[in-house]
Amino acid sequence: MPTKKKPQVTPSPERRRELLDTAAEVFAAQGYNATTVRRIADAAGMLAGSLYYHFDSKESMIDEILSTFLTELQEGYEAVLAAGLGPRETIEALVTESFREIDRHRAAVAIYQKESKHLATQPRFQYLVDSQREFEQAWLGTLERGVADRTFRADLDIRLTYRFVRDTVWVAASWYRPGGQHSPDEIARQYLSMVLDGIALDT
Amino acid sequence: MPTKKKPQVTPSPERRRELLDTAAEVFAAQGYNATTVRRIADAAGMLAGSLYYHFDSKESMIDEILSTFLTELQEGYEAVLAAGLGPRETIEALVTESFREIDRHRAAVAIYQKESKHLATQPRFQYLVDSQREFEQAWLGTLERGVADRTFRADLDIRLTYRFVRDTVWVAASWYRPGGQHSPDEIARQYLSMVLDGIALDT
Amino acid sequence: MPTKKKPQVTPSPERRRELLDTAAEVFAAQGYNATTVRRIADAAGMLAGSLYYHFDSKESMIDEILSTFLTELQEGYEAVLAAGLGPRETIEALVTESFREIDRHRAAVAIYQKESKHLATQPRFQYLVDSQREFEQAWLGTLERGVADRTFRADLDIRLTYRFVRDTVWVAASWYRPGGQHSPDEIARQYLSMVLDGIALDT
Amino acid sequence: MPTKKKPQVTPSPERRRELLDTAAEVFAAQGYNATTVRRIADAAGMLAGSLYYHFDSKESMIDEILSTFLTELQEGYEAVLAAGLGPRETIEALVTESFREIDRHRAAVAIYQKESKHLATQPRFQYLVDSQREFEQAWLGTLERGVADRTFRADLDIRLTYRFVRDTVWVAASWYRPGGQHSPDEIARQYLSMVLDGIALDT
DNA sequence: AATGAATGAGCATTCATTCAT
DNA sequence: CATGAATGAATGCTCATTCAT
Repeated sequence: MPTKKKPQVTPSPERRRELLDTAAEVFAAQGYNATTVRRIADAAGMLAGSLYYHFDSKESMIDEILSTFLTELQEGYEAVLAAGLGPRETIEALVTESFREIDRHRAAVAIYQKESKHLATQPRFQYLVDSQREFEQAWLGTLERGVADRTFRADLDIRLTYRFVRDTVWVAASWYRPGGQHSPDEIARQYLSMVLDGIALDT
Repeated sequence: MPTKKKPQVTPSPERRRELLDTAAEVFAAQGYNATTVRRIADAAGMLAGSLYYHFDSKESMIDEILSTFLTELQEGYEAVLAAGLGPRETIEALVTESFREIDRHRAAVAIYQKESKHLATQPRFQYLVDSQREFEQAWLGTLERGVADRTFRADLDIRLTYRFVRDTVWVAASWYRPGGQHSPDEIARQYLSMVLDGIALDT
Repeated sequence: MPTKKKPQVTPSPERRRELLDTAAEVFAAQGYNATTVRRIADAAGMLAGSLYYHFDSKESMIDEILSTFLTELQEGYEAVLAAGLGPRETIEALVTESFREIDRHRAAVAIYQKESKHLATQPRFQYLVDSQREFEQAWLGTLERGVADRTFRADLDIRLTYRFVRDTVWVAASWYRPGGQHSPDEIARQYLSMVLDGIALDT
Repeated sequence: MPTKKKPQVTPSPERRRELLDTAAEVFAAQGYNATTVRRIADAAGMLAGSLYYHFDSKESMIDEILSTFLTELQEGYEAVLAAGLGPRETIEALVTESFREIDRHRAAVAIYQKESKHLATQPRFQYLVDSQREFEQAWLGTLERGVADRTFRADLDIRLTYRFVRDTVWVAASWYRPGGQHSPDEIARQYLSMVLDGIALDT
């Protein structure tokens, strides 16, 4: 839980970030609809109306939270794809990057998981649909490449595999706590080991 | 499971079921908080107030939806565990049972995924916490047995593995559509193949 | 899937009328912007939220008040113009009709006077602009006919005359009280006498 | 005219005037209640809070706008009445003076027309009631003198006549634009011609 | 069983106003 | 003089819920 401080003078861009972090935390814990603006304001140590000095609306808060996160994620994925790795290494890098993103933006990821489907119907959040499509291409393309070069098994439904990998990664945001006993990289390593080689012992 | 004071005992249990199915569909599509009682009533072809002849409250609707589903799921899991199968076969049976449950109660599962964490804080929904614990024991116990008898790998964090497997299964409720191209058993088979043997091609 | 029938909310038109009359009175007395929805509800003997069972919004209230009034006025004017009277008799009939309208819809006319300019900028109230134009044509056309056939003086700016006649009639809604010492027809008679023949004694 | 407690005594009375003119323009265009302090500040090129260095409150702005205008109008009317003219010439002078006032203080007059009735209920704006009464006396007295000396017709209700003349003049502020095709004096001439001699052609 | 109408608490948002800098 | 940031009260509106019919 974020620091509660009394009415105080803080420089603007950081204050905005601070408030968004607070809001994200509450959105993630309570759900967007169930979160009242008063609750966010309470957590930020101000009155509900005061939030409107910084933001247009509750909606614009979640908008900024999600778009900031997605922009960063997109950059991360692009960097991975641009590295020219083989299919297995690309999957490894995408998974690792995703867990790092969860580590950095746990709240935003949780919000994304819970609310994006429902938000994506609104024109304002069209970018959710767009980035969804981009990510799908990144994962699916890599899997296909891997099937083609016999890195991955050919007998599995590739869309099913994609959903399996995607969801399991992101759903981790719902239980992950930064600073826990496993680092993001360690979680990624174990997850990859499981997904790539299975949990059954080779006999 | 709670009972209060109202007519609650509707002469026709089929009507009640019908209304709950309608409500579950809307809750799953829109989210519990974002769903208005009026919307459920619309979908059921009646006025908002009329729902209160059948149910105490909106909360009692989701309560009944979730508890009915969980009771059935519990029975299914217990039957599997009582069968005295080996660890690998138990995991296979649990996963298959879960996908069948998703097939039958898609809406309830989706609601459970999205809302249970947030509902579990209320005393009325204590049973969510309880069953969560039971399920965890079922999975964890089976995995531990499997590690002990060298069915499963010993080098993975077992709690992490449990979470991955659990999430992989349930998150499917968010995209699964009954009557689609894959039957629940077929999806289970592919999931198990991935989880047990991995997606990488053995070399 | 349950049967979907329209529950058809049949709002009692009399209650609706009653509430609109109440609202119109308050709007006229206080001004639209200065009137709170709570105040209308008070005057109607109910709570603010209850008004929304009958109306979509505060805006839809003033909308219905104004459009109802304008529809009736339009019909009145059309009947006058369809009667095929000479210019002087047409002006007399238009003025008389106007004062009768003020008698019947005092509040609506007062609201129209005070708020229409400002409301007309919104697309929803485009009809205010449209009817304004129609009325202008009715008055201006009649005046022009009268100038042409030497019923009216030719040395006056006809637009100025139009505004003079129009405004003076409608502004009467701000002081007119139904059931006062002058009937609408009597006021019309005196007003016409003044406008047509002037207040100066012929010498 | 009221004075309160604040800095209120701005070093530069010109800046104060400027700001009041800006405010008057916005009040006239948007209506007092619908005008936000922020909008005035925008138009003046400053932030909302900054206006409070110059003025106690939004109310004190409209107060100063109206009282300044009314003081000037009162002086104008008094000068006319002190000139010892006959009834017809007095009416002519009053009308002409009024249109000149509209030319100089269009915004203030428009505000006065739209808001004075509603403001007059507050003790702070008692002077609106007072001046209303004074103006009424000026017009009514002149009309009565004119009826007595057979300048004006005796068969018209004199209060009705007063209201018509008064409204005819002031309502012009709602459409008048300084620098338009008619000078204030020309408009006054035409208005007087209509009011005194009527628009009907003598036969 | 269902309707029509209302309640009342709560919500997001607006806005005049304050004040330290 | 003006700004940036906040306050606090009020506003239009929503919605779960009640209840007489």
